[in-house]
Amino acid sequence: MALNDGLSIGALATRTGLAVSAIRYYEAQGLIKPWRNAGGQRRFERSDLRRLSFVMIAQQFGFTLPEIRAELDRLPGGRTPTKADWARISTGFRARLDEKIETLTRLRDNLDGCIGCGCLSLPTCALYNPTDRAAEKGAGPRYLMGDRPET
Amino acid sequence: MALNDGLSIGALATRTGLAVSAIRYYEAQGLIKPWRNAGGQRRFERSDLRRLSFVMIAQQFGFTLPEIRAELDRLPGGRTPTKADWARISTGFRARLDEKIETLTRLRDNLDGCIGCGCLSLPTCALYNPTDRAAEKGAGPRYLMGDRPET
DNA sequence: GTAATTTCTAAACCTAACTTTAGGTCAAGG
DNA sequence: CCTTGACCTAAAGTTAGGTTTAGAAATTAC
Repeated sequence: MALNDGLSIGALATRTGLAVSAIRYYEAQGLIKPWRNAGGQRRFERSDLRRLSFVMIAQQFGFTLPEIRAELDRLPGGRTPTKADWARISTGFRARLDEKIETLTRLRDNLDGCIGCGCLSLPTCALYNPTDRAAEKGAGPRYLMGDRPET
Repeated sequence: MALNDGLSIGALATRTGLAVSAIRYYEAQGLIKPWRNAGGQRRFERSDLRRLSFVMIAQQFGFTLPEIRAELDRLPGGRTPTKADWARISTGFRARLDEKIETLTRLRDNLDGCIGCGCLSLPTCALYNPTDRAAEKGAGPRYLMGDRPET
């Protein structure tokens, strides 16, 4: 095996802890773009290790794969990303995280005065305030709370 | 219509903003237990409005339906829950929320020093610390990060 | 009393993020 | 050379949390 043949999907899986099937799925979603060797097998660059790590961390933070892809697409195309590139990505990312935390905290602070009181079933309750609704929607349910189609 | 016939599923839907189908689904998941009238239609108590509100709020906080059900099961069985009952539920709930917020905050604080540095791809990175892994798993993926079957 | 709403059930469909399966190919070791 | 393990693709299955559909029965409204 030559020096710069790249990593096999199995090697990447072992190093990241991801399942091989998950890595293939991420490729299908456009999160990584391996090349193929003569036999048609995927070969990855070492910088893909970092891409996948970023994906895993971002998922812990509750971001969806399309959102993560959007962040990754901001990395330079032609060359291997530098630390500075990653730091740039990290910044916008951190801002979105701050929002999430703030929303959760605000909701929590409302909770004490709300669940014990009589307002819980009212549409006027602070917890139903439209500005609070962006929180933690996650995957699955489509028409939750303020998120219905309407028109 | 008599005075205490209970609420129809449509009335409950209008008052909570939930879809009728969602309310039926919640019944199937054991979150509410309506009785049936002579014609076989569901009838709800007014306290079910509060139960459903609790469900909606808990979902915003990122709890799953089984988790929410577990909380609701702690309400008294024979009688209509009082404010004190709800306040009790709220307490354990708040503790779990505090954990979530703390985890997210800790992760965020690690992010700055981590994404820009060389550790991102290492299993020793603070973001991969097992104590941090409980955060934000959400629905869907089963074997994410520390969550694989192993044995 | 009849038409228009609601409601009923059961089953199929939906998205996200993967895994599993089936059937075949590639690569490395002895 | 041949076997074993890693890899390939395409398609179907899985979970959570619902929605949609279809056909029938109950209520309500006029």
